[in-house]
Order: sequence, then structure tokens, then C-alpha cells
Amino acid sequence: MAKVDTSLVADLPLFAGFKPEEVEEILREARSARHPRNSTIFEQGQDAHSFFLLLHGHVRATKTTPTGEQILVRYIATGETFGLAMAIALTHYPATATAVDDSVALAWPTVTWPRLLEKFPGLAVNTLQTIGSRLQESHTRMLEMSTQQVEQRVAHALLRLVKQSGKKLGHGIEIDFPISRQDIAQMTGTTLHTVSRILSAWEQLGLVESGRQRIILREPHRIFLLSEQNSGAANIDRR
Amino acid sequence: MAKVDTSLVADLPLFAGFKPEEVEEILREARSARHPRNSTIFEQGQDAHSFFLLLHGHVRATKTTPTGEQILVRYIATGETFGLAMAIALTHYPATATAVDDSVALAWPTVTWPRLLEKFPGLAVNTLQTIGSRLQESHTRMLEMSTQQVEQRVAHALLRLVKQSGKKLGHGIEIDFPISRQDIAQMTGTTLHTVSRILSAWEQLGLVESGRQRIILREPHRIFLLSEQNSGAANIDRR
DNA sequence: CGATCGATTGAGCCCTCTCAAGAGAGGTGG
DNA sequence: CCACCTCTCTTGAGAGGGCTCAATCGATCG
Repeated sequence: MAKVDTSLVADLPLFAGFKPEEVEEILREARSARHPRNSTIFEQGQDAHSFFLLLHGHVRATKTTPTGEQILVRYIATGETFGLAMAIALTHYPATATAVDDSVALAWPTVTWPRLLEKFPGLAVNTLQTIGSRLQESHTRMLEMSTQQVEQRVAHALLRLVKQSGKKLGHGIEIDFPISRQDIAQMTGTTLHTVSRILSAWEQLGLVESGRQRIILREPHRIFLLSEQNSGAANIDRR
Repeated sequence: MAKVDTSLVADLPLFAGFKPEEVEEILREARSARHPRNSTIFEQGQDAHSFFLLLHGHVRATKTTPTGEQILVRYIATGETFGLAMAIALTHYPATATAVDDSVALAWPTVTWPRLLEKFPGLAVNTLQTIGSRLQESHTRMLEMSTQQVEQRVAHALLRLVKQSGKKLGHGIEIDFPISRQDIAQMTGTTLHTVSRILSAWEQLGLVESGRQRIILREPHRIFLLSEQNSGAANIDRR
């Protein structure tokens, strides 16, 4: 349990508006832990014992139905909080968190949350912002799922991923963590087969280059155009 | 602008943990307004001048794409807050709010939010809960849209609606505000045609009774069974 | 009482899913 | 270091759920 350097995290949204000594006080309650690639950090339905701040790596949040179908709720990037069940009055995690990379996260015991809140009301405000923008994201995704074809949804998903975690290359951008066809399918509400076909087609056109759990966008701009293209205006039933 | 009786709203989630005199102080900043049926309360993209608490009636929140397709984000019931753009750091409304009933809402100027927050940190905590449960809802809906057939999604949507705003009848439950096939289509990511066909079929079976903007669930339990039925396990690709 | 808005229903098609094999890449253990 | 095994990806064939297009009907309202 190494001490975390305050300066490394002080600029994160969670601590916006806090003084360094306050950040330090909050950090004192947390402990840091390594999560090797593909390990589970917490599981859906499990008692929400902690909440987290990702320091390094990437984490995948998934939600599963009783029958075993699952969707990928979001990828958590470095600097983001996750497992905030208690902040929204849940006693159990609503999703499963898995490290997709070797990752490091700070963990606070859930029981410290009320105390921290009382002492630092700004935490609630900052967390509200975070949750709020996730809600926005979520609505955007619903809008896409309702109104767009699979190909456009995949394009949007990839663009969002490179925006969040893209590594610029000489020519193009790479998603800098392992991601499978299945993952993309679960983000866009389709099947891995359809994603595979789409990526194969794009590869033919030189838009992407991809392999096992690896995707490079060679022509982000042309993919953007794809994502925008309205295949004939579906529901133009305005009121 | 009549004075609002504190006792009417003190029990709402927004004011959980507040003393009556505090509630009163907060209410003093708001003004009440009537919104006739089908009137727009605010429009997507518009400057977020106010946030609201619905005192009476029902409000529909919709989100529209540049090309005109829209989805129904949620129905707001009496006692719920809406238009919380500022709480999530937006300067413009991300959706349109329309009164589906003759409605009454309290409105606070957005500029009062920071001041209120400072004086009453509990507001942020309570709002966090609200936004959090909406995020949950949102994820559940995404899960449904990804994994279920249209018929099941419609069943779920109707059950959720009667749970939120159902009026119990001698035999069955009625959704107690005007709702069209198109509305249901926009909630479930389908077309009004498909919804119409589904409801017609259900009517044949005696599950529902419906007319122009009016739906009664005659056999909620059987509709629940429909909503649960797993049409052959789609994506049982677990990891 | 006409006009407008919501609902119904048919016909045909197509995008995407399902089912089915198989191939390649990586990891692992002997 | 090689053989094997597992996991990911690819691709074909076929089917079908739901969408699009189109027309009509009924109800509500001014």
C-alpha cells in the first residue's frame, strides 16, 4: 500500500476545487491495489464494499441479465472513478468491473463515503457532474441504438473509444487497450459476427487495420463520415 | 405565483433530510407556473435558464437527432425534478420537456443553483441519488434494447409506466396520462406500426384494452410473463 | 361537420441474426 | 522448443423479425 502522490491526482475532476491538503486527507482513507489483466475488480450483485479511482490501466464495466446476455456499459479510463454504488444509494454493485489491462486503482471502503461527504460537500458536487455526464452519454447511446444502423453505431463506438483512449500513430489512431469484436458488439447492441463483417469490409477499404484484440483507425475522418451518414431518414415522424 | 405549501413537498427526495424552515427558504427562490397540455416547457439546445420540480401533471422528456429522429427519454411524474442541466455542468438543455397533461411546476432560475448548493450541500447529495437512479434506469433500458425482442421491450415499458403512474381499476390498471403508440415506439426503439400491431394482438388475447392515447392493462401478470419470456437465449456467449 | 391527428393493417423486402465451420494467433506444458 | 489447446476472428448460407411504404379508418376538436 504505497502512498499516492497528491500531485498526481489533484487535477482530476473528483478533486476539482479542493486544496492539496484536503486531497491528501481524502487520499489517506484509500488504499491502492494492482489488478492484473483480465481480473475481476468487483462483480455485479456483490456487496458494494468499496468505490474506486483508476490510476493506471483500463477497466471494463459490464451488465448481465439473468439469462446471461451482457452489455458493455462503459470503459473506464485512467483518472475516472467507478464503483460509485453507494453514491446512488445502492448496496450492491449494478455491474461487473474487469481490468482489461494490468491496472492500478485506489479503493475507498464504502463506509467512508458518508463521512467524507459530510466533511467535503464538494465531493458530492463533483460526483454529480461525473454521473451526470455518464447519463448524457447513456442517452446518446440509446438515441443511436434507436435510430441508427449497426454500421453507424460501430463507427460511433470506435470514434468514441479513440477519443477517450486513442494513441496517435504516424498514420491513424490506435485503441490503446485490448478490445475484441465481442466487446464492440456488446457496446453497440449487435453480434460479434456482424462487427467482424463490418471491420473486414472496412479493412478492404483501407479504413482500419485490425487483428486479435487490436484496432487501428487508419482513416478516422472517413469513419466519421460513415458514422454521420443517414441511410434515408428513418423516423422523421416529428410532432 | 401562489405560495407553495411546504408540507406538500417536504417529503420529496429532493428535500430529504431538510428541516421545514430550510425547505421553505429554498422554495422562496422558486416560482410556480402552469403548463397546459402539449405545451413545451423547454426545448433541447435552448439556454438552460431554470430547473424544475413537477408539482402536478406529467411531463415528457425527448431527445432529437439533427436529422429529426427522436426518442422519449423519460416521463417525469409528480414530485420529480427535471431540467437539471446545470447540476451536470451543461449550459443548454440536452432534451425537450413537454407537458402531456395540464401540469404545474416550480421553477428555479439556474443562477440560484450554486448559491443553494453552497448553503445546502444536501441538495447535491439528494440530486446525486436522483441522477444516479436515472443512470441505472438508462442502463437497464440499454440492456433491454440490446438483448430483447420488441414485444418484450414494449411489455417492460408498459409495466414500468403503470408502476410509475398507474391508476388501479376494478379489473386491471390504466396509464393515467395520454400516451400514443408513437410515444411507446420512441421509448422502446421501434416504430409506431410495430407497437400498434403488438397492442392489437394483445387486445385480441384480452391482455389490454386501448384506444386513442389510452392504455389499460387488463392482465398485468400475463404481460409480465410476456416480458420475461426469453425467446431462445440470444447472446449466451459468456466469457 | 370538416379537418386533423392517431391508430390499424396489408404487402414486400432487407438488414441483421442464427447456425455452422474452419482458420489463425497466442499461450502453456511437457 | 515443439505440440497442443484455447480463444478470437472470419466467412458462408439461410431465415426472419421488424421496417418501409401505402392506404384507410376512426376519433377528437375547433
